[in-house]
Amino acid sequence: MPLPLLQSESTLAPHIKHERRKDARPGELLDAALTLFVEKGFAATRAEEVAKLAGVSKGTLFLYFSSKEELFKAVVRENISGRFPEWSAEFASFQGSTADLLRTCMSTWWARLGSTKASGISKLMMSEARNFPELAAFYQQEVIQPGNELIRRVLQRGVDRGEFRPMDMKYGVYLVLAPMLFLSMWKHSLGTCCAGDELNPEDYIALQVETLLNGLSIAPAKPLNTTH
Amino acid sequence: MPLPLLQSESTLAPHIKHERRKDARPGELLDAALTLFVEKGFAATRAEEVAKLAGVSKGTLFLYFSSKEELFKAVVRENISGRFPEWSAEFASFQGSTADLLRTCMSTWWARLGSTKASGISKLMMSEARNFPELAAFYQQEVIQPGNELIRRVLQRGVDRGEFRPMDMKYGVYLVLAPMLFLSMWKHSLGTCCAGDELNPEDYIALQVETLLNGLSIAPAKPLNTTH
Amino acid sequence: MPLPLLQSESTLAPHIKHERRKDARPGELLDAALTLFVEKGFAATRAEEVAKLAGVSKGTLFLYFSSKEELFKAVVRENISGRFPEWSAEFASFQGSTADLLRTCMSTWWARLGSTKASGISKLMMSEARNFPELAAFYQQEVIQPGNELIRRVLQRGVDRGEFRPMDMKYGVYLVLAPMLFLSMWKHSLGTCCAGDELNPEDYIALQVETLLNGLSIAPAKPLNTTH
Amino acid sequence: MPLPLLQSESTLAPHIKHERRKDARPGELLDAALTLFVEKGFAATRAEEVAKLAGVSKGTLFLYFSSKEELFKAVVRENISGRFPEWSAEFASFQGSTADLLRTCMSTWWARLGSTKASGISKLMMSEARNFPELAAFYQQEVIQPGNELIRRVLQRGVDRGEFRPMDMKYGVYLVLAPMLFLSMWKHSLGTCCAGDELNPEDYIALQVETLLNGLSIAPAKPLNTTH
DNA sequence: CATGAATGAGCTTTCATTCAT
DNA sequence: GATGAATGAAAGCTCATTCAT
Repeated sequence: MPLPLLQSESTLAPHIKHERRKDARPGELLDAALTLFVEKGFAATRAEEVAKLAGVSKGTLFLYFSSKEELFKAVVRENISGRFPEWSAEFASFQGSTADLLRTCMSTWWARLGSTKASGISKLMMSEARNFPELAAFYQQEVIQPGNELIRRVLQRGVDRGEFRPMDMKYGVYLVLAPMLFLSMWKHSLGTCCAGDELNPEDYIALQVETLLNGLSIAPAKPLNTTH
Repeated sequence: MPLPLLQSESTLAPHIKHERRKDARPGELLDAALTLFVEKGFAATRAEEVAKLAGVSKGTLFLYFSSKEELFKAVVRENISGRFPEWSAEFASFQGSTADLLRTCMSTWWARLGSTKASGISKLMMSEARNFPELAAFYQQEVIQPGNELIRRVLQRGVDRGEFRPMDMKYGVYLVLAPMLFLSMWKHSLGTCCAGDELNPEDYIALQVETLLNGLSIAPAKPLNTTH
Repeated sequence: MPLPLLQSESTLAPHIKHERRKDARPGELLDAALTLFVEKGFAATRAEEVAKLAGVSKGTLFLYFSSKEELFKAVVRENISGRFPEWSAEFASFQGSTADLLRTCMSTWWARLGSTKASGISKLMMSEARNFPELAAFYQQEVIQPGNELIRRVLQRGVDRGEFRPMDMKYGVYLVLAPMLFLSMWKHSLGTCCAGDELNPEDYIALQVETLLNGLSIAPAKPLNTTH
Repeated sequence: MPLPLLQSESTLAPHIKHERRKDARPGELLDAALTLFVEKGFAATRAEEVAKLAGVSKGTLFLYFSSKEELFKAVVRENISGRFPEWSAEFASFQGSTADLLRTCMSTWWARLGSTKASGISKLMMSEARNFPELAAFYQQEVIQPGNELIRRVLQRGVDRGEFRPMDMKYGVYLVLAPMLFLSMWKHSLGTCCAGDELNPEDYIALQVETLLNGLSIAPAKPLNTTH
């Protein structure tokens, strides 16, 4: 083992090189883990499979992550990312009607998240939250709260501009969230087994969003009858 | 702890060990299984734990259910699919407007399923379907298909009576299903960890159902603007 | 239920009736056990199956036999029977050539033992002897020794009458025994699985016995060549 | 206990626990398995015992053999079927009389198989075939058929060269097989318990083979009398 | 750093045996 | 005597984790 050039190393970036390798490996492992966790679930994914898909040996995985659970945590942390600011900006500068903004929201979500591997993370979190309360709290803070805030702002815009009827925002956000998250879950669970009845996501979203927009629109001419 | 009346004790309970209660056993085991499956998931629940919670030994469980999967199926039948006929009849004989029928649907669902332990089963299936394809197929056939059919009939009633706008029923059922299932999932996963932001189910359902009814109602006076 | 005639009962045999039941049960159990042990082997036969075939409950079996092993021992003891004296007499009074006596021996064995369930006992003993040394010793004494003696006498007759060549009787008996026992084993083990190549017992025995008789006959015209 | 030479010790055996001996493992496991299977039977031998006797843990056994049945198959291949080609070649190049070839066959069989632990495998199969049909099928294909073929060729050689009388080969092979297999069975079952009457295998084989050769030899001067 | 042989706790399921009735 | 519900010790196999190399 050659002596390292201590000076240059400590001068330029004492850890860049080593860190890169140290950081690259985990990245490959995290990718592999995300893929397999989403595909087969946490419990059914064997550590060895993850290692193999990442092109390393079983031992190496445990060199970077002290346990399968820690790997899971890292996968979630890695993938919740910072896309919210970008979307927030897009939505803030949107010029059209709020109905169109909401349509854009939903289709953008599908295009950029829902249809990708990353949508599996929601499913993963829903499935495992109870066994990883610490992670659940983390997810709540890093993903759910900012996500809810984003939706809240869109709905508020509609209300403020007289396009949408007023509503309790605490529950309003779920009008948007529930259909999307349900789709994510479905896609990654029962939707994979029950062939024959296949759900077309675009059609699903289209009906959900149009019904929602209709439902949010201010007073229809003739309200639905109530028997009582 | 009150002192036991020794005499009555020896009269009532001389059968401490080999307590012959064949008829009660399955019910006790199903209760225990439901509780633990919902709490910890299917795979993570050990057969022995179920037996212990039911107050019997491991072997006894297998005396009544030939495998853990059969136990699960029995739990599903007991708690969900067994009730469809009753609901179906209730809905069929409903006299009021379809809007009210849908309101009844949702609140009945919440009262009889959603608010009980049994709502954990949906979460369970979503979480584990992929690892237990046979269970998934069973659930699809025993719960999802009949459940969808029930909803489809309600919506069709509204359409047929000119109360709801026409729609593609394949996707229409998800307008009802998604909010309910999302609530089930949430309650049993992330909802358990993130105290503080507690969701009131009745309020959640109220907003969902009213928005949905509004969304389904025939042509509002002034449609939402579309920019394009 | 008619009142029994107490007097005659207590007079004739105070215990005959009760004993008969007590004795009949074990007999039915032993029959059932023999059948199943022969058919499926000792280990693979479940105590409950034996009880069921005997028409009693599981508990009853253990009322008469303290364990499955004891049941096995009883089965063997029950079935070794005392047929040897009868055969011994038949052979002693045989009038023809010893070759014919031997032919009779073998075909009689096949007709009365080999082709019946009882041949399974040899297989059972061979299979389990090592696990039941006590039983093996018993079998050795009650079955093997008398059986060998029977065969020995037949062969000795042939030698004494100048029909068979002289031989060491200790090993001679196996010339007769080996083909028969091999057939028993085969029939109850590999012979049951490997269809296609089915062995016809009569043909098998015919060739064995004729070859043996030829082999035992005194000096053939031209001895087989020996190279050395 | 002699004082260890500390130096050499630290040189030779620093690898006490995680001894990396991948190549040696299967052989050690096969040896242990053969020993225990023969001693206690297939079903009664626990995987853990085999591992223990081989000096490894339970898990390690399954690292090399995917199941207990596969382990058994490997034992059979290692000890029996793997040797047929060698024997086949030896027999094919044999130069002497077929009588001598048969004598060689039998004594070779005894020397290389019959007298070794491996002869227990035949007994094993006879005892357990019915409970493990898959193993039985494997054994039939891997051992019985090639073995029979080997014997058939030897006998056919004798017939073709005018040394042996013609016979139905289907049954002829059992003239050779039965004595050998009976000896194997005996040795590993009743033969282990009934001391006193000990069978000398060489003498047993000698009488069997000479009688057989005499029996197979072409027409003796004076055939055995038949009374009818 | 990386490897992969080795470990052993853990899981479902079976079944001989017990014992209250 | 007879029953059958209940038991719990096994046993085969898996897989996260360790650690000598």
